[in-house]
Amino acid sequence: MTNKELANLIYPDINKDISYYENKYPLRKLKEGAIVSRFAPSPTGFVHMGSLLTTFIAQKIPKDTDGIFYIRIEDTDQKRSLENGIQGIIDDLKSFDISYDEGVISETESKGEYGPYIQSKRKEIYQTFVKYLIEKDLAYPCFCSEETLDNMRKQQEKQKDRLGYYGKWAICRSLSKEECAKRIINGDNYIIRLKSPGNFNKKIVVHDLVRGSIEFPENDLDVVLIKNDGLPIYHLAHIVDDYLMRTTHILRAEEWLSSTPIHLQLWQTFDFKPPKYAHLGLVMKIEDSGIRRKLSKRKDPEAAVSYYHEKGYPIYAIKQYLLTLANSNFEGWMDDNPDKLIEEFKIDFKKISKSGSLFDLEKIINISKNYISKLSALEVYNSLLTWALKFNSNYADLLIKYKDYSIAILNIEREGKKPRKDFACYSEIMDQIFYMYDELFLAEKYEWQAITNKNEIKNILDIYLIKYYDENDDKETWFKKIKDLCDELGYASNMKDYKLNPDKYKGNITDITTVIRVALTTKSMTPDLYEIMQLLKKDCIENRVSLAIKKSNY
RNA sequence: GGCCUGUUGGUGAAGUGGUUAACACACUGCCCUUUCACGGCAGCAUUCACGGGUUCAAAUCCCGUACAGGUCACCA
Repeated sequence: MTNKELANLIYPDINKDISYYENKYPLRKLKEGAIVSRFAPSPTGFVHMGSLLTTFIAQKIPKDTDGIFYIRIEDTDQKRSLENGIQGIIDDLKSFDISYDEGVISETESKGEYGPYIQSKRKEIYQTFVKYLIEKDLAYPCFCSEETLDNMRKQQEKQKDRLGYYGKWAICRSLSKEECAKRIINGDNYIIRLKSPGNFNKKIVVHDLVRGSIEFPENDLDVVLIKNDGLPIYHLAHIVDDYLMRTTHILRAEEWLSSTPIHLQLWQTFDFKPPKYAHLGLVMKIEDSGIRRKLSKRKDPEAAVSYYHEKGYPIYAIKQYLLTLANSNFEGWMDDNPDKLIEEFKIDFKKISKSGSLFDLEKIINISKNYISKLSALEVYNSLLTWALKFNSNYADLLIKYKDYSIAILNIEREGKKPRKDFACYSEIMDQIFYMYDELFLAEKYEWQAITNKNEIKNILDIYLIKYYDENDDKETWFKKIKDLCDELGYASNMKDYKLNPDKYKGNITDITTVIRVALTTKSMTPDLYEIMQLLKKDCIENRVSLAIKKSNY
């Protein structure tokens, strides 16, 4: 029996050949140096921050070079696939503003000429490639059961031998074609394995764009190519898809580094020119116990891309953070080019960190605060409203009802040289300015500070309102009057005087402004009091003062 | 266990034979100040995981050790 006959027995329905597909998916007509890369997730329903980092780089580099970036769904494992898992991924990418030229655009649709972009729909293509391998005696059917494999592994462990299906352990490798045919006709379960030409004692060099040249032993594992269900294993799918989709650069996580010798061997076996590889360090998380581990989808809420969307972190800020992780010189570039958009920054493979970086929420918060602080009040309003419309309709209603008022609130100490930096994400803004809305204001939990005596508080507020407060005052006059109030009540209106002779006074101006501040907002820490009072207006101020006097806890 | 990768302050890191070991975040103190935030200033690694070696000179080169991570599936 010939190899060809065996191949035909295994895949009787496959009658196209590799060149058919090569013609169908011709080399891309792109300009010199253009990079084609991709994001190839399993349809698990959501994107992990680590994948987002890789994806972000993978989509940025084609952009920088007028290349192509596409999305391919790797769903050859049913266990990993989730219903509507594709949509979740598309939504996550969309929420982070990651665009692509080709690939899936919904559960059922895709765009681009190099598809299908879902692996389960490419079964025939993989089988065509494997059929070729069988014909060339570079692949063979393996009938080993899971149990046989288990026992083999145990044996190997016992003998301290290398684990895996290779050399003398590769039992089915030496089965005769006739024997194989007999068992196939008999209906035995089987898979297809690579007949690895490698020698473990020989070396192969992997040229990695971020790690440089790494020496590995040649692969001699007869890895599985096609599973019992007829679908390929990652290794085969990767070569077939990235060859046919004409990918030039494979960006993936470090966990793939070890299997790159297998991939290189496969490229060679097919006699295809391999793409360039870049393996990125894993994104890590440090536990309270001090143990470092991979940021985990299951354990860490912040691992999911959707977390940032729900919290309302600005996309642009997250992108900035990803860039700081991606390229160490990014922050320096930002400082040198404060007016440039981050889109103009070019990623440099050589500057990509080799070691896995620790995921730092604090840093994201900082970047985010800086970013939001530079926005105009209207921009903040719009983003906040967009967020609220999706995640908090109560807030959205208020923002719409009091649009101009809300913008004015957001404009407090903004749009100047030294803007406040107190908002890290949109979900926390309303919680910080709730007291500006009567609908949200609660006359409870007053944060009185130095002065807690009810009579004194009442006294201060009464006199202030009756004698000094005038809503038409400008800031200077307003402040002057507070000082007058201090003088009248025996509080130091000047901090320097107070520090020199604290005993001469009942307290100082801080105590007075704090009483007014807390009465109006319940909070001891707020932005500029004058601006708050300007917005709150007279009726509200009088109302809140009487509330504070009546209902508060002392 | 085999193979591979990594290890610079709390964190992200710059640095590839001669630097006061950048910078950013966090933290601490001070100043400014009607609170907070902002801003300004200062402090924070006697030392680059450890042990050897090469060299006039090493975080930077070599060897070994330790630690961490990855991988060795009919998962990706």
